[in-house]
Amino acid sequence: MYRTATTMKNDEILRIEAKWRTRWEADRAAFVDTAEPAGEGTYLLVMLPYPSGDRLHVGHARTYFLTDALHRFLRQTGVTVFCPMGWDAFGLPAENYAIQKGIHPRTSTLANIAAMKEQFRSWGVLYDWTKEVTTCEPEYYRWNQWFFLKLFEKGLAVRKKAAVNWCPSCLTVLANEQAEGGVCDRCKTPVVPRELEQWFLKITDYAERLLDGLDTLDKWPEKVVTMQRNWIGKSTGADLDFAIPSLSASVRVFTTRPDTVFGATALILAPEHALVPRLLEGHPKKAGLEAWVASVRSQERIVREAEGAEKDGRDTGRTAINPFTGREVPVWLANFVIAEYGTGALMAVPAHDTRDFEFAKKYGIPIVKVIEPEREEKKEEFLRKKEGTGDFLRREEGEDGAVSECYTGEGRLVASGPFSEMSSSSAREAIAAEAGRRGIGGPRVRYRLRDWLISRQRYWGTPIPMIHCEKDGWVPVPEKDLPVVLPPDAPFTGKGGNPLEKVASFVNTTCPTCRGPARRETDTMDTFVDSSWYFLRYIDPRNSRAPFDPNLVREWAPVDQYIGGIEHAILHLLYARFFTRILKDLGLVTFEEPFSALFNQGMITRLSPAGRVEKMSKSRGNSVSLDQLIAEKGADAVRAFVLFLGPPEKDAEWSDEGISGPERFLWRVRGAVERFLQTGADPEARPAKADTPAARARHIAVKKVTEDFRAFSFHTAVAHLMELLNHAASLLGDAGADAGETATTLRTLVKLLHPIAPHLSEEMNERMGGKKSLLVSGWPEFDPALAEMETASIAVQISGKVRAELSVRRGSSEKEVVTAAEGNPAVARWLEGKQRVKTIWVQDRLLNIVVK
RNA sequence: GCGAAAGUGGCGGAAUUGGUAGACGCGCAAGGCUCAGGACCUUGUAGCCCUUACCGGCUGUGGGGGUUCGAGUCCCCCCUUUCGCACCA
Repeated sequence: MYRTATTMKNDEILRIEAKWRTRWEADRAAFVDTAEPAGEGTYLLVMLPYPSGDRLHVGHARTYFLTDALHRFLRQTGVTVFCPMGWDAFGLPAENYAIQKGIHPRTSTLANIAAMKEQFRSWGVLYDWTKEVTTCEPEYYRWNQWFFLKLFEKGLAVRKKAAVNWCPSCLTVLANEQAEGGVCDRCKTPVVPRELEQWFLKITDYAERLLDGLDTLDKWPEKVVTMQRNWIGKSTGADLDFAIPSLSASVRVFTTRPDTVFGATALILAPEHALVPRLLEGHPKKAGLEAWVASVRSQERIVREAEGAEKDGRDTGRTAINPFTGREVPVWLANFVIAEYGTGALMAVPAHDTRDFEFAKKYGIPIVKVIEPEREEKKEEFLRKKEGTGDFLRREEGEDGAVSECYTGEGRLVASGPFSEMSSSSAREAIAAEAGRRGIGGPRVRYRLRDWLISRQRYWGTPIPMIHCEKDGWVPVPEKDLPVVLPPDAPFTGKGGNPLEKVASFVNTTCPTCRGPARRETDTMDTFVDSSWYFLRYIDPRNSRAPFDPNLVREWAPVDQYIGGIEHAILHLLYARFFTRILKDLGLVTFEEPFSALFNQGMITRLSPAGRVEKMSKSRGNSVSLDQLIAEKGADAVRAFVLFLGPPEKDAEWSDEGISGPERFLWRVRGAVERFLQTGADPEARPAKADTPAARARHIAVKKVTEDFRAFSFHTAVAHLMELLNHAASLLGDAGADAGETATTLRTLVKLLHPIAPHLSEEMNERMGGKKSLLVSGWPEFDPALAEMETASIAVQISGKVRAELSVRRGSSEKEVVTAAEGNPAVARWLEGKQRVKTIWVQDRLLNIVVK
């Protein structure tokens, strides 16, 4: 059958790519592996991928193409680069797959890894596979267990009872970070609260250090830093105790506004508060109240925290004493009070807090004004503006015609006993200090961040190395007994909880302390533990005596450039920062911040069947098969197109037709080289003259492409490569052109192209007489003087309007250009009969003659 | 509601110490080569107007105002979109 030009072209491209893939594998030393740590170099890292059974599609490719382009560029410029790859191999999908299909998680995971590795191979991405890490292997996870023991020793791994997020679909608990917005991070099922005893890592002890470190991350996206800062959520204020005489007890509240305490007209507790059962004791409607408490407590978080959720409360009938006014205030329970924040109780100041105001209006709680804006005009201003200052004023007219106001700004205290007339800020300090003196609280800093819940009621994860003994309680597994190996067989029924519980040989053990019978912990660790330190294991992956050799780690870490998606802004990146601090405290590393620079690439989007432009994903039905595209057009074209799509930090919409541009470009590069070779000229020839327009175009291209790569501006790098090809093509079409210039332009083009299209560039390099891989052939240098046009194109404006362009020698003086401009008919026309007011001259760029 | 980023041809996007807006590519159009072409090559392509043609003119970077010889870029107000946070006391 007769072959079309298209299939011939594709066959040739695919032949070239296959050839180079083979070459790379045959000679890893020259093309792939990086040097051993040598004290200098760049540690380039991609976020650890999870080997799911699904093939990676176009939507996933950007991170890897981007990293590889950067990797190759740096290697070409002579930098030693460490760029490893491994697998986040534990995870829920593998276990669910086992339940559905009866295939063991380990079997499917290892098969997925092999498949994914093969995909990477077909993309031409370079990784140092000699440093591969697989987190589900005992050689790796034993160190998770080792770290856990160290944390336990230091009191940073604790077992405590708490209301936790339970995902009814995954049948496991989730860390707060994984239940953001009240839905499960993985399956989006609304989580429900559950009171359970679980293992936590005390990340809250590190809140201040995690916050401080954010200030040093100047090479992180501002957005991620802000998100982490909000997540840690530091607030400065005071703790205050409200006594409840009828119970001979007191309730501690936290407030950021102790200056408003004289306006606190109610004490409101979360339904989860420990004192609630005692408060309800003896209440005439106890049963009804208890039912209400139970219903609020079992509500899905997504419902309870929903926007505009109705404030719902109940009066306990008890009273507390405002410690500053000495007056009785009612004790309420309300759904909006969060048990885990602060003390799970708050003082309501309706006159100066919009939320309390709303609650007070609904339930008739008194509103007592204790802060007066500094000036009346200011108050009116707030009323008008209502925003922009952070202060706020709300004015409402009640049914009885009485006007009530809520002012949340700063001001001067009134009706506040000895504190009256003080400013908000000094009163805050004075009242907090007074509380401290009286032993009823005092100044206090609190964080929104909560401890990291790491227990998971699942099989496929790192066993938590703890043993429970009736006599000795929770006893850590002795270090010498590590790893606690996950038993190979477990019943994956999908019913009745964690399969590990049913493995008697695993569960039944002896207590390390008393040698009596004991039970092993069957919960496994959150997989984010695995990814919290993997970047250090890459450096020393086969160490069997320690998680890593601190000396080797000192050579490479911290990671110089980390690349990954924004979805890990607060999960993985916060945990990894926390772990690094622990490792520092253990004396294993010398730094606190694991990732010096972070880059978040944007998602690839595409129109989905639902008619919206959405993130490309298999489940949305808008994914494009990378395997198929590569089999058809070759990896280089796909790489070039994905990088050409747009600024890598922004989302980019996939277009099915768009790939033809980069595809044509690469084919034209090959065409230009072949055409040149057919002329019989020496491909290694040098230009006869240095200072020619062609040489200048070449130097400009080198300059721009180099700067683009350094700035992660891959899309403009491709554009500038296209321009350089157009120059080469016109040299080829010009019979009078210097063959040395043409050859040099082509060789330069091929070198610059390598980070984008490694296969084709290596082939073209070889065709042009290159003896070594482009990875070690050096990066073209440019002469800054030559990288400027010889002639300057001057825009001549008359009163700010461009009337002519003059091509003059670079460095021409104002006088020369003015004379030239006057001689230009297009300019002269506008000058005729006008009076010159002034002249603006920008060297080599512009001349503006202002007339009237 | 709060915070951040963004808004440029039919499309993706270039260009911001203020200095020739639309690089590069897609799409489209015309021509060439072809039995043919979803291949390849060449040329054109912001809009409007004038002109036989050449030359030329006006408008134009979400809207309105301002600073400046000159604004996509700086300042003020407004609109829209996306993202993040959101009863955190």
